[in-house]
Formats: sequence, structure tokens, C-alpha cells
Amino acid sequence: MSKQELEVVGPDVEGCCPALLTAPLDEEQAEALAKVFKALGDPIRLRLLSMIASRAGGEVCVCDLTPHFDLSQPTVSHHLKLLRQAGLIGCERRGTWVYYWLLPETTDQLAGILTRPAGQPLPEPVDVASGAAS
Amino acid sequence: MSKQELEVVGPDVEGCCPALLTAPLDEEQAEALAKVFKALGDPIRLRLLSMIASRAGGEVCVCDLTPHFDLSQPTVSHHLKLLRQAGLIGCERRGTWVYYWLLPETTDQLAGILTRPAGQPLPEPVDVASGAAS
DNA sequence: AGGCTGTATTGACATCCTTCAATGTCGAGC
DNA sequence: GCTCGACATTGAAGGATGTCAATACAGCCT
Repeated sequence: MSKQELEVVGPDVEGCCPALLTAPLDEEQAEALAKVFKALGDPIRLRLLSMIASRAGGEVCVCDLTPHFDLSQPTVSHHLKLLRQAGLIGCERRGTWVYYWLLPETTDQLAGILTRPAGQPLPEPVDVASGAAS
Repeated sequence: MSKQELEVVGPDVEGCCPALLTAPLDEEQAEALAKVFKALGDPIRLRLLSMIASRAGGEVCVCDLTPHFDLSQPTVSHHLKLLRQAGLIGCERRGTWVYYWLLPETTDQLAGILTRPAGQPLPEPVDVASGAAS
């Protein structure tokens, strides 16, 4: 009778961001979040993302990205695909070339998830002596 | 393909945190950052981290974490080790038990890295043809 | 000391990930 | 239509990662 099980990951109101630091994640949220962090967990993809995000004009052509890496073109394309599947970047083909740009909603959401609320008092590590076993 | 380097927008790095979204990361920074994101790129570790971070009192005993997972005790211990090596949590043995707590400096730094500076006007990703990425 | 409990480490195995060569697809231009 | 250039996809090889059983280690308690 309680309908508050699903639709937890849905893009609702400010509740859109699961609270990583203030409440335990359920398995579904953790799975979805892990996909995005996994996409960020590679130095090549981080460099690609930073190149795309810092580009004046907001867009980068693949042909401007590839020569910065000691990787084959298919490998760079593969990494771009993973970033796209994680919702971190968008892309569009224009003529012969394909352009990529940052999707700031995703990085904003991650930043929010990793931001500890101000009201949360962090106690010193070594303090509690009285066990609070669950 | 122009051989020019990617144009950088925004101010230089403050020095403390690599600027993921405003300047291209160099390989060294990308490598270091990727390690932390890789530690976050697993649903088990995300749940562990959220359990530790959201714990009132700031600390959690391993014996309170393990029963929440369908995993063997060594596996949970392994994930905790990776979170610790990434600088996300700290730990201390007290008697028989080992306690873990969040190291907020690391999550704060990640949040800062993922936060787009306010002065940065992001052009709209795409006006027309906002079709989903193929 | 000896046994017991909680946690970490080791070794092995299955799975996933990164990478490249080869090939396919899309669009432009002759 | 045909060819060429830019980018994506496929398939395979090697390395990294997640997991468990077995074992080791560190403190308590008789």
C-alpha cells in the first residue's frame, strides 16, 4: 500500500539527487550513480571531458580531441561513447564532423551529491566511545 | 583538424584543485583524479561510503556494515580498503573492532572539481534537432 | 597460555575493461 | 555513381577488477 518504493532515481524535484553523504543509498541509486562515477574513473575520459568542458564555444570536434592522445581513433571514440552513455556529454553530427559538448546537469548533480550539507556537524574522528551498534 | 591547443576559457587553476571543467587536465592530474572516481565507480563502495558518511556520530564499525550486504566479509573488507586508499575514508582499530569515518576533504575537493564556476556562461547545448544522441 | 571473535590478507577464478586492427557507415565533392 | 575523409562499430587479446574460500593477524576473555 505504500507507493514509495520506485521512482527514486527519477528526475523529480531537488530530490533528484540521492543523498550520498546524508543517507544510505539504496541499491538502485548506488547502481545508477556508480555508472557515472565509473565513466569518470579513467584518466583518458577525464582528459576528454575536461577538454570538452573547457572549450570556448562549448563544443569540440572529435578531430580536435584525437591528436592529443597516444591512442587509436577507435579507442578515443569508445571513450567518448562511454561518456555519452553516462550522460556527461552530448554530441551531434554536422556534415563530416561530429561535435561534443558538456551536459552540465550531470556534473552539477554529482557536485551536489558530493557536497556535504552545511548543517551537518562532522565530529572528530576519535570521539565516540559509547558503541551504537545497530 | 587544427594543431592548435584547445582554447581554454576561465581563469587559471587556483592551485589546490585541478580544474576539470575550465581547463584541460594534464595526464598526471587525470591519473590521480581517476583513482578517486574509480573508487566511487562501484555500487557496493558507494553504499559503504554513504553508510559511513551518514552515520550519526561519524563512525561506523565494520560489524555494522557487513550484514547489509550479500557479500563475504573479505569482500567488504576489500572494498573498504579501496575507499581508504582513495582517501575517501579513514579508519582506526579500537580493541577488537575497526571503525571507519568519512574524510570530507576528499569529497569536498571532488565537489569543487565538478562545480562549474558561476561566471562561466554555458551556451545552450543545441537549439534545434535536440534529438537523442544516437 | 589457549581459545574465541572480529577484521585483514592471500590465492585463485570468472568477468569486465581497455586497446587495437579491420571493417562499416555517413556525408561531401569530383 | 564513385571515391575519399571523418567517425563509429566489431571482434579479439591482454590486463584489471570483483568475488570467495582459506588463512593470517590482532585483541579480548577465561
